[in-house]
Amino acid sequence: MAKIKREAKISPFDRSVYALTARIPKGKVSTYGKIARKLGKPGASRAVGQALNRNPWAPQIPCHRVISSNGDIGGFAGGKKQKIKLLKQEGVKIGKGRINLDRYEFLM
DNA sequence: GTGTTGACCACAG
DNA sequence: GCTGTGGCCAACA
Repeated sequence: MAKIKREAKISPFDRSVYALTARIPKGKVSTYGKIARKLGKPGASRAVGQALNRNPWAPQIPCHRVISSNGDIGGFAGGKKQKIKLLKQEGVKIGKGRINLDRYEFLM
């Protein structure tokens, strides 16, 4: 049972996204746009989302800690429901399918 | 190399 | 507050 070897197939951009995503501490969240900005590409929010969607390290990368800029859940490869559940587990309260960015946004 | 797709973002009505 | 439109970026067929 080989560990994940897909790493070799991952593009540099995707890897950067995973790297930043992995830095998000528990109980905090970040947004696609913010991550894109950290990468030096303020307009790559979409690409960031795609990278997470195709992330080869699904359970390993806290992709559920990444949400939309407006506080919406965004999406999740398994259902937003699951994502919300996970966030709640980490102590993030969700109100009406929305997350309070003022409270949980993680400033890198 | 071109066109399509996507877990987005900002703005206008 | 919601919907529609345009724009940006990267991966994939």
